[in-house]
Amino acid sequence: MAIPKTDRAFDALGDPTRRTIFERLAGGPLSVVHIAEGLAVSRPAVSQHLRVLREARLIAMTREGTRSIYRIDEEGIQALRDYLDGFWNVALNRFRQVAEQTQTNRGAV
Amino acid sequence: MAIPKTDRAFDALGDPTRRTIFERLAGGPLSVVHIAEGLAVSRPAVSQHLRVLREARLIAMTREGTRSIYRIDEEGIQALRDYLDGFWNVALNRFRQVAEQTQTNRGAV
DNA sequence: TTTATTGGTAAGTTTGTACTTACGGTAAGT
DNA sequence: ACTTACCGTAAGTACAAACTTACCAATAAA
Repeated sequence: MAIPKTDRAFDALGDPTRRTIFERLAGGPLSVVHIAEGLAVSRPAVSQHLRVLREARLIAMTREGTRSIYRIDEEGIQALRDYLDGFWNVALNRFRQVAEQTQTNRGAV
Repeated sequence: MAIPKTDRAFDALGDPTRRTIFERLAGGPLSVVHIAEGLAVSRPAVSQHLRVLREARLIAMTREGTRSIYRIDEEGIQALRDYLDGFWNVALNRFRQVAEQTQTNRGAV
């Protein structure tokens, strides 16, 4: 039930190449050829990764002539961040609550 | 270069089944059979997932007799959280800085 | 208009990984 | 001692997804 709409973000960042791309865009907007430069994979592969990252709302794209400029998706990341903050808090709070009761109630349920 | 040691966490949470397991443990410590209960996959599969989550420092394990009790890894999660907070901040700050210069310097380098 | 850049899509291959069954080892009941 | 419950590992399979090459559309430059 938890982490409902952020699933795609985790899927997206689960791939090393996509993480690299994402980190690179964190340094500023780049065109596709610039992103692909220095990466071990072909440019079409990069395009496919960019699509996944975009669908996860981690990056955004605007066209400028023939170029596609990709950049960090400020809103999407903020949303993800907010959600995770809430999730961590809930998880850690429950953890501490349960930690106190652990003496009596073992092995759960 | 970024997200250096948290790579495993993203890989781990990139799998839906592992996300489900993780979310379940956020509700309190559970033994392996309890974790596997209600999941669509076999118990050995769960064991394998637990290993990945453990190596990513997202969960921790303690033995109690024959049972392995898994729980949220408080420290690991806190570390991940701290790192991500830093990363998001840097990324979004750079984003805003670059957004202002975008008028002059196009398409990047 | 022709010629280059740029980059997205299609089709097919390959590789990684999530899964299964089978097994073994350990601790707790009886 | 025997049986049962718990859980990790091994080996093999199957499927998802990351990659390739080939192709095409669109804009910019000549």
